[in-house]
Amino acid sequence: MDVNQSCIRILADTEQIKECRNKLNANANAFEQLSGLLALAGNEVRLKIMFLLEEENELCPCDLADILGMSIPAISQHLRKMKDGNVIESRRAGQTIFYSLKSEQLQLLRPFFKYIINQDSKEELV
Amino acid sequence: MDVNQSCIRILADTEQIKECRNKLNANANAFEQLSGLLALAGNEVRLKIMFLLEEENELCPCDLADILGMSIPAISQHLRKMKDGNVIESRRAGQTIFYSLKSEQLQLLRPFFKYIINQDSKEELV
DNA sequence: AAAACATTTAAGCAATTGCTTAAATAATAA
DNA sequence: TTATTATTTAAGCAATTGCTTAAATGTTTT
Repeated sequence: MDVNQSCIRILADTEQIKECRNKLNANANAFEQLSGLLALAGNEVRLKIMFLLEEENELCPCDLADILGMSIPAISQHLRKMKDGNVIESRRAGQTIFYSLKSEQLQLLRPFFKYIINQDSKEELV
Repeated sequence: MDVNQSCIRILADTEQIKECRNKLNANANAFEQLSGLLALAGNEVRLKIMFLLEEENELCPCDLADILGMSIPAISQHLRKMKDGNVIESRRAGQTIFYSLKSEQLQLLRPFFKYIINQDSKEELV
């Protein structure tokens, strides 16, 4: 970052800026964790998968591929990201693997599902 | 997508799959809108900017660059994305431009800010 | 009008993302 | 044990992201 192209701002409130920096530092871990989760949910395919898992309790990669009209490897790779991000977990039943949402993240995810359902009923009125 | 490598699944619940497809179709707009917003918030820098705007009401690109230790063009580009995404708005005061959160999206964003603050107090106990 | 300041825009580029296809694992059935 | 089914992994690639630097646009001050 080139200091020469920074603004000088006689009006800058240096105290405010210091406080803001402190707030960010105090919550550094939260920002990292939360932005990670939101980045996962920020992909439309993954958001749909999360929604479907909430609705159906558990689904296998095969069903998800079928529902979403996508290839199985594509789905599998999304599932792995969500598993790595601690959003979902899996259980094996024969050769089928069922994925479900982890309860840990549900508190943050529920408002999304609510929004999706509400948004729908709003549009019906238009 | 190659049909040959799809699974056959005698166990597949075709009725369930149909219903799932319907649910996705009924909420197609919501998924697109919401995933767009979450993709914006899924970037750590932008999440911090949103948090700061909530806390301080409004800030200029110059302050944000200072607080976050980033270049002004980098901040400006993030702000533009958020403005395009209808997350923030701006007002001009002389040559300074102040950005603030749009109230529209606050309902969805507030749980994030709550999470950030709560997460912090949790860590203090460890 | 010219200089200074705040911001935006544009071009360039390394890193990441999300798919594809093909091959590898793993479990069941013949 | 061989074939079939379900899933994962790996390699490759086009598209996107997020920064950098340099130039352009607006606004204020002199």
